[in-house]
Amino acid sequence: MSRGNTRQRIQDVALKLFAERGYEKTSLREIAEQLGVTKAALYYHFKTKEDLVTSLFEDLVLGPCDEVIAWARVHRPTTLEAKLQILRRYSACIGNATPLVRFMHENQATLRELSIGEQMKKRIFTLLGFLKDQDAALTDQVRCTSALFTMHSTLFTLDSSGAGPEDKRRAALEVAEELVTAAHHGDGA
Amino acid sequence: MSRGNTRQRIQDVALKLFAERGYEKTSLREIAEQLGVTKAALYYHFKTKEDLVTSLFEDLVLGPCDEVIAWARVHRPTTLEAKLQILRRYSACIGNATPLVRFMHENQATLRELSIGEQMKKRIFTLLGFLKDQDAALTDQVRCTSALFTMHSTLFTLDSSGAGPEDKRRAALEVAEELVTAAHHGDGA
DNA sequence: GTCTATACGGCGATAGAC
DNA sequence: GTCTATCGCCGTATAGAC
Repeated sequence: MSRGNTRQRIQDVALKLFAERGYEKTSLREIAEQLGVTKAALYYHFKTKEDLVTSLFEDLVLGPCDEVIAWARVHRPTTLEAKLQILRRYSACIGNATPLVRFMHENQATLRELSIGEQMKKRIFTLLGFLKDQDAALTDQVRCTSALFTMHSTLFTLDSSGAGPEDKRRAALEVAEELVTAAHHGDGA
Repeated sequence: MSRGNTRQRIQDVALKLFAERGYEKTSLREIAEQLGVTKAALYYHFKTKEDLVTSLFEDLVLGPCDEVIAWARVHRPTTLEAKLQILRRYSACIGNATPLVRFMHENQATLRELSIGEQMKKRIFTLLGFLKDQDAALTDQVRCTSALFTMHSTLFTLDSSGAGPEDKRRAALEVAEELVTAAHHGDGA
């Protein structure tokens, strides 16, 4: 049973429950129960509940996200094409972690008070800084912000459309590219 | 002091704390403390914590939201101009309740399990149904969904821009109109 | 190294005194 | 209309079994 993969099994159950029911409504007792252990056992593998949720971000999105930022820093995206490259890379990065992105989007108030939430926010703001000009017209800033949020939320909405995850990811990317393109050309000035 | 307006004073403090710290992290003891009473006193004015948050939505956005839906049902928005009218009316409606919209957006996981959350979700879905065609291309459905979310989130983001609340509301409405216009013309087909 | 038993203060909620 | 007292569940912490 517990062949050194207990930590991984805790993470799997936690991510599932966190995404379904939210961070606060998911108790450690619930997580432990689904694994057939007591909640005290979780404290051997993770110092706190926050430490558990932090590990999910570290293992699933933090690294890939930093790679996109590193790429952006090197390429200094002043051209539209470079900006669109950032969108494509970020879209691919979050597309592999749909449940966690959903959790992040739907638990912003909770994550705001957690260290990992601040870290994720900082990274998203950094990416946003590469997409939009600080002095751009307000509508253009709205367009770029909306582009990122659209890529996030489309991953777990539009279930009624019957479209698959990859189709939705591509459609969201397409709309995001449009928004950033419009902002780059400065329609809102 | 408590001249029959105690209920209102509880709502004011609750909305402020819910928007700042989130629903779950805000305890009834905190709310009571700021009012100089014990938490048990709150239970005279509101049956439960859920009843308290529900009253905020009922008093601030539920009525105006239903008026927009009623208008939409009467006018059957098949033309682009009618769809844009819905956006403008909805924008005005939520513009008067920025803290509550922020709370709604940042506590989706929590609200999903509350009756009032389901009711709000149903209303937003209804509005979305007037904006987008069920059989439209996936990108067009993404555009319309993004339009509504953009109007929501712009109310409480872009603080670094230094723009005022009304400027941000108008900028978000402008971008939303663009998105719905593009979807109406069926660029994504 | 892995986990159970037990305890603590804070939470939402209720009952009943004033 | 507001209080005290109490309840069961929460996250957290630790002692100790194996």
